Amino acid sequence: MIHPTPRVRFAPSPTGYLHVGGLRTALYNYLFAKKNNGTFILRIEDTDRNRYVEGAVENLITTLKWIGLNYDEGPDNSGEYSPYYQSQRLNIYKEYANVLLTQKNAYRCFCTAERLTQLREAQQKEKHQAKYDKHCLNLTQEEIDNKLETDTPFVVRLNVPEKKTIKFDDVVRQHIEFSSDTVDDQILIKSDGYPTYHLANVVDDHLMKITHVIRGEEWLPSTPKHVLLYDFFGWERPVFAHLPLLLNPDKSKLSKRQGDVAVEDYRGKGYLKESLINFVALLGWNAGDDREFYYLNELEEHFSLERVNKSGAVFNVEKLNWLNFEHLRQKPVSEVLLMLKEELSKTKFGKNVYTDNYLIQVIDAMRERVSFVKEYAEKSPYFFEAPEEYDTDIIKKRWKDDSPALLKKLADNISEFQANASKDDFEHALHKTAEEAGVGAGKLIHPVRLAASGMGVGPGVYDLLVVLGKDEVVKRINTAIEKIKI
RNA sequence: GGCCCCAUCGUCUAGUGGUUAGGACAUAGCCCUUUCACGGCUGUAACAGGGGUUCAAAUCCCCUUGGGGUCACCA
Repeated sequence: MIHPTPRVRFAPSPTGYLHVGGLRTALYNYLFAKKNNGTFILRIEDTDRNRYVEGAVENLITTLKWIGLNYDEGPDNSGEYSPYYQSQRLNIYKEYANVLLTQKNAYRCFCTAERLTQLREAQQKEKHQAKYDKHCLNLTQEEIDNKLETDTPFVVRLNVPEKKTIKFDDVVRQHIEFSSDTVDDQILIKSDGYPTYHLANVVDDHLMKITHVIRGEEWLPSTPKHVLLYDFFGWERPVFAHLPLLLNPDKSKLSKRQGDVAVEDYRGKGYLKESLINFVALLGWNAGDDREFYYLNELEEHFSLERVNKSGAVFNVEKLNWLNFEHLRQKPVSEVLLMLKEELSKTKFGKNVYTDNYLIQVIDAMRERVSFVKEYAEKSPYFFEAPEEYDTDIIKKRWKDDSPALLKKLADNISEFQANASKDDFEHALHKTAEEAGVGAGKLIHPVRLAASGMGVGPGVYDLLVVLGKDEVVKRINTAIEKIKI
């Protein structure tokens, strides 16, 4: 047994931001750890110097923390197995590469880029898989020594045995077999001395006592290489679980070209962390029932690797939007209030001052009508500023010749109110006005909505009026009577 | 192209030999509401195809087809 309790890791390459596919992988690792009293580890796979991005790690950590996936061990909290940056573990990899070299399970390759390219092109012409021809495996010790003495650049390659069947088990896909003849002599140490992913991840997973490797399906074809390494070192293999891919609408692997893929993009658009987590959790996993609404702590309770699906899942923004709506409406007003204030400060209404009490009324009125906090300002700007103009279609439809006169009477009646008039007061006033004029309530309801909001849609008209308040309503009615011409 | 993985409504999925194939999002209609939403009800909509195994296959096996991933001194 590698470790008595599960130890899992999320091991991203710091390329700049957290990809939603990465989020799903991180989440499943996290959930598996939580469910099984295990340890969740963040390890930074930064062995490619060419892809170094300034601030990428910080950004990754910020996003992970924002969304609530806290790790037990990682770069910024000294764990037992530190360092958690692969770039800081270079001599460890070198040491283990030497073990393989001594065993003859790896060998130095001095081939030039040109030779490799030629080889590859020739193989492609034959319609075969590009594969190294083990040319340098046949170098004599003398030849090798000469090359080393003259500082000829070299890489270290995995010596994949011929005609062997490489077998391994996967929690998601059960049993998988590869013929070793289809496995390339993978480079383990690059000529710059840095390891490739394949060596580094195996060595680190072993050293960090990782019990379960939970990662994306794109790693499946290279897993035989990893399995070979475990076997060569004589190490116990972790349990593998290859997760189905997250897909674009056209079913290809989720990519930047077809929409947003960075978690921070979604955050920026106003998606709640709760809905992001909930949504992504359900892309490839379900508890076996009809439940679709979960909080993170509930997922921790219900998650199991065994119920992860095999096939890829399209990232369907429509459903994400629905979940955002559901999560937003579950939030206590106090929390929505905070978010609304934050949001308003970013709009043209930011300079205005609204009391908490007022904003709470706005929230109550709009609750069932918004999926995003920013929609409070977008869908009901009239709560934050009097309308500048009036929807022309609604004017055409609802503003009649008698509207100004009727509204004037309504405004007169409303003027009689106490300052703290209730919703019922507005309703009574409207019906009374209609009755006295001998018209239906609709002759007043629609024009007064238009006058007060400039729009034809919104909360119930009495909710709208009571939130705005007596004085403001009267003022807006008078303005509308002046401004609206048919 | 080689290798590997996958296959239930448009999408996410339930289903583990016997179901009128269920739910959710989306979509259409109706109800509620003199608005819009919410809510409620209803509808359209799926087992890729072909062979087996079996009294019985969405469920098990094989083939075909389709889709995807991967074949770097990237991860």
